[in-house]
Amino acid sequence: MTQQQRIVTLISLLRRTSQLMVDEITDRLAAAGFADLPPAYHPIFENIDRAGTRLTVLAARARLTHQSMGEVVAELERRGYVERVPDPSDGRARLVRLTPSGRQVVKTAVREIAAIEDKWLRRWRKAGLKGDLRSPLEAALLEEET
Amino acid sequence: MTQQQRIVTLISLLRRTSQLMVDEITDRLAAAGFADLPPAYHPIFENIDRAGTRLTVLAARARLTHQSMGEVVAELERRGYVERVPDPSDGRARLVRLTPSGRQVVKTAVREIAAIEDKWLRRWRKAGLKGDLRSPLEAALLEEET
DNA sequence: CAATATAGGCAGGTAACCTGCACATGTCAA
DNA sequence: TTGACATGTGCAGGTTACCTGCCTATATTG
Repeated sequence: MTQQQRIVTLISLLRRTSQLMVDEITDRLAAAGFADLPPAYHPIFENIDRAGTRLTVLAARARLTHQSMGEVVAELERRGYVERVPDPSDGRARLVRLTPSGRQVVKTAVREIAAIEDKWLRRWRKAGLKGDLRSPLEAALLEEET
Repeated sequence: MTQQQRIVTLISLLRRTSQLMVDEITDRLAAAGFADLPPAYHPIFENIDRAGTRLTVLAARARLTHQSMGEVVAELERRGYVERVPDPSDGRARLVRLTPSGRQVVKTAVREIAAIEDKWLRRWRKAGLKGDLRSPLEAALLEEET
């Protein structure tokens, strides 16, 4: 098996990095006592408002269909992290809202995510990354959506 | 629906960016006449050697189980992009090798990927990214694997 | 008050992985 | 040279994270 030189694309580097970071969130949440929170549930905690958010809004923010988001919310409801209450302003709608235990998850996640991002940013800096990474990435994504 | 400020994590920026780039490869390959190449097939073209590569080696490079890689290879074989020949140096093994049409895919993919990466690099630079991105990412991943 | 739009749910399907197991071939120590 | 174990591959079946199609209930609007 000759070790032929293969192309390592920037795309695959980005993919592997983000995959590792996501896995790390899941691991750290499990270590903090939330072992039932696979990556599929992250979009909810990222996109929900304090006062509660409609399913369709959650779905749009997470770029999922409302059916998929419905499943995810149902799972989190079974696990006790969110609850669904009627939306007083619209009889068709219901608000998905964090329970106390859901708020605890978000609190933990915010802390652990900060730690993970710090770790990677230190590594990237040590290996020569200059300046900010967040704003270029954000601006480029915005441009894509136009 | 009050537009509450939510956290946009660096992790989600990386995820969305890499997802868009992967989709773009698939689209461009489809436009080039290879409409039957979903993202799941990319790891093969990225990891295969000219002289052919064993299934287990492909699987290890792509970080998949050999069973999963076996399925992917079987699909690509049905579509005529790879063939399996006995490995002369080991009777248990077979070499997965690109067919002429598979080599055409790789040629096209290399060109299109370069174009995609250029496009994003230009955007990132315009939005303030300094210097190289590839080597910090690569070095950080290497550190993770230790 | 019809016509249409919107919120959500139910049923069923698919892609891309996984684990468990079987089997053939190879290697190596006694 | 022969077990004992390792390695390469394949088959069967399962899981996760999505999807589309279709339905009902409620709201909005001409």
